[in-house]
Amino acid sequence: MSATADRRPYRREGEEKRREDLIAAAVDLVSEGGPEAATVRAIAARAGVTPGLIRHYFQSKEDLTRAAYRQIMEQMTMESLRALEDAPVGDPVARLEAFITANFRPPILSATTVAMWAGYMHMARNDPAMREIHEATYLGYRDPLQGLIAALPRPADPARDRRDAIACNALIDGLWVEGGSLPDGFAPGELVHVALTSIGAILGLRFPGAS
Amino acid sequence: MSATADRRPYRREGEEKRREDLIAAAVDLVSEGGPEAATVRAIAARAGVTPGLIRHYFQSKEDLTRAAYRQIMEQMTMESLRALEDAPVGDPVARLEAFITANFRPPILSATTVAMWAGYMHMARNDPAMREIHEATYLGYRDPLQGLIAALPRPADPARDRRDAIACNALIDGLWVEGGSLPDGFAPGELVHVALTSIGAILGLRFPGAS
DNA sequence: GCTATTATTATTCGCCTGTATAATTCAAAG
DNA sequence: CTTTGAATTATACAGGCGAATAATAATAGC
Repeated sequence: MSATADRRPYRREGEEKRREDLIAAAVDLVSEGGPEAATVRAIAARAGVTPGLIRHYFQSKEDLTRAAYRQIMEQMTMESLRALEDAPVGDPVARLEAFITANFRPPILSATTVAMWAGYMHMARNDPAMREIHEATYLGYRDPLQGLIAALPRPADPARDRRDAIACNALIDGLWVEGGSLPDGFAPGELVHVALTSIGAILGLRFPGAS
Repeated sequence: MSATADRRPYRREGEEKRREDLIAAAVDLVSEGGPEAATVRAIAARAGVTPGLIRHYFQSKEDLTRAAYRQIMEQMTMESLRALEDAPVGDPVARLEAFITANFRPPILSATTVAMWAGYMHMARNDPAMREIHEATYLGYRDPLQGLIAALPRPADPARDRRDAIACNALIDGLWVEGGSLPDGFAPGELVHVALTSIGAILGLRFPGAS
């Protein structure tokens, strides 16, 4: 007899799937409107659930934020490394070139990825957990890069390899940020060309792709 | 007879001074806690006024945010250019070196400046006014850099100068970001050394400071 | 088919946000 | 010394935030 307030019907899902969906929704929203757009309510709506569920799978919103940040960063590094799969195993120069060029095309280079990266960065200043993710991701990218540099046909010198990796990493990062934040500021292919010739100069070699 | 609710006493100030104070307060707060810490109430408290006054000098909080962003960016560029005043006029290599090294010591390189820069960057994505500031600041930094490169003793080639300026700018930016976001990740002087040797390699010259 | 579990929804709370408007008090002009 | 204007404060508002709690319904085990 009571006016049964009809409840929204729902399906139960595995913990794994729900966590993934919520993280994906948070990443989506941050990429669209920055960190302040990723509210608990917006994330839940995007994931197709109600806000309360977030606190059932994450201890707090900050907890979800950290998970989203980790996923974004790890995915970008993975994408760069995936470019190595198509590169010839025996040609260190070609492998390095493949790694470099991957950073200047989607999905790695895009206005949304750069905006996400910037949006989360300042959180690494005060939140130790975010800081740890930031550091781990930076090294998770630079270390493989240093490995590619060490494989080049030149006298072994770990100290030099480290400095070169820092420089190449910074150059790639800088061009990546500028390409993402000023999409109309560069001619097509200009950033890749600058990257290959500059890194070639730093390492004392010439990339075939730097026509 | 009425319980006169005593009002906070105050002094009238010139429009100029008040605007400056409010902008400075906003900059301070962003540098400490990111953009979300710079609320209307917090900014007013920091500036020693009441929240309502902000809307008397700025059309909206966004308006104040833009002014703060513009000030931060222009100040950093100015700081780099100021390093040229102490450099010998007739020595292009020394002038370029002075410009480069200025970016790797305070006040330009610091965790707060990098955090501020990142915190504001994503706003340039959706807000046209912020985007304009971002673009103007980027070119306001790169153009002088290109001028320093063009003054080097080598055959004139504007297209090459542009590419070199893009590369050097990106390298400086990347090292600056990494130094600011990973304060413990590099030995003292390491970033400057990497910057000078790498830029030297790109431009085909040797800086005296790159020991 | 019944029952226990728990994933999920619904509702509520206290706080903070930016903004609008009205009330005041400072300071200069006459 | 008075008057006038505007710089500044005070108060109120509507909405959004993250978090906590209670109610419910889907599902698995028996």
